[in-house]
Amino acid sequence: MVANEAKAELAAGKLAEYEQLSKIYDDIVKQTRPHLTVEGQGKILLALTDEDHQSQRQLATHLGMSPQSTSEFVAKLAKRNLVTLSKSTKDRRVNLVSLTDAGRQEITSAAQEVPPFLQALSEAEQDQLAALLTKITNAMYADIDAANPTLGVKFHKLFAAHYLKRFKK
Amino acid sequence: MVANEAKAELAAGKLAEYEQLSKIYDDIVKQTRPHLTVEGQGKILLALTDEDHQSQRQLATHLGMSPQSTSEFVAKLAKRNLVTLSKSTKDRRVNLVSLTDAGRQEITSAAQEVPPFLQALSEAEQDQLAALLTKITNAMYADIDAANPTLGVKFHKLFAAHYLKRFKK
DNA sequence: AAAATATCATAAGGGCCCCTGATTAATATG
DNA sequence: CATATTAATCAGGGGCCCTTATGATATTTT
Repeated sequence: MVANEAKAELAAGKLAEYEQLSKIYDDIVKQTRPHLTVEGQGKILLALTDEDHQSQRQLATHLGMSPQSTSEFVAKLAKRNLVTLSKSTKDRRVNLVSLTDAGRQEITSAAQEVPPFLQALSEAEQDQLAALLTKITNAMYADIDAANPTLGVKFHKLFAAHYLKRFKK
Repeated sequence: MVANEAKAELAAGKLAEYEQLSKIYDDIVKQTRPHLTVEGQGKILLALTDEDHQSQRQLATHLGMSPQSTSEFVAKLAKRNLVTLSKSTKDRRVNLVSLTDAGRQEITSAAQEVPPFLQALSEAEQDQLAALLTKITNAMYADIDAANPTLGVKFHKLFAAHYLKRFKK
């Protein structure tokens, strides 16, 4: 095995280790805190952050999931009081999904959450890490876009809008 | 908000972005490839990597899960031909769980998998990333150990043994 | 007005991870 | 030998994500 392959493997292993470890970390160390995912209910919240008051149809097509799944997740979010449903006045078939204050709060607090272990890095190192990860995620976005433009572009926009919001203004 | 908080938040956001993005990446870009997790079946495989031929009882206590769950995951792994079950000769109640060649293969191939997006980094950057992640995971291990010594230590050993194996020899 | 279409909800199912409770089979203990 | 105790399994459940099939309601099209 050549040297640079070994470096890449080490980095890959560390990334995998971090990913898996963060699950244990969340389970054991931290109190239950809002945690956004790109699946299920989290996906819906993210999409609503991008654009509020969407119909379930819109959500389903934007997110590439079946309307039935969308319905299920929206119902769960409504039960958690993170979104509200309201019938459209123009078309009484459609159910507009809107974020509640609690829903917005859920998103922003998840975004502002800084896990304690990041304090192990100096400011300079945090900068380095962010820069490296940006390179990686950009490469991932490129690959995703190459494989499936619509979905990839959509998520790119969602994430960018979400995580970089406060740095733009 | 002070400057260093902003840096930490950016780094945290990038980490979260990477984590979520890697799910999409796996779904969309890559062919289904072996992927180890610290949950369910993956947990069992990892434990067997640490020490093969364990009884389900041992696995359950080592991994901190119920014997029933252990039984379920072992059965699934057996169905996938990644482990074999054999009754102990000394105590015919116990079912020794052993990795098959396919099981071992599953683990090593998952460990050697280098995702394409890592090629976006130079060798020096891969080194940097590995170093930063090592600091982070060490901090996580410390926190986990503080909260729950046995589990944390156990996983630490598992991961270390697993991901660093080839660099030790 | 009738037919086609669109939106949404419900039901059923499958996969994953996990649990508690009860049962069978084997071993250890009194 | 009778009675725990132990290993493992079965049964049932809960939560998550996600699917297809089906039906109800509302709107558009003809």
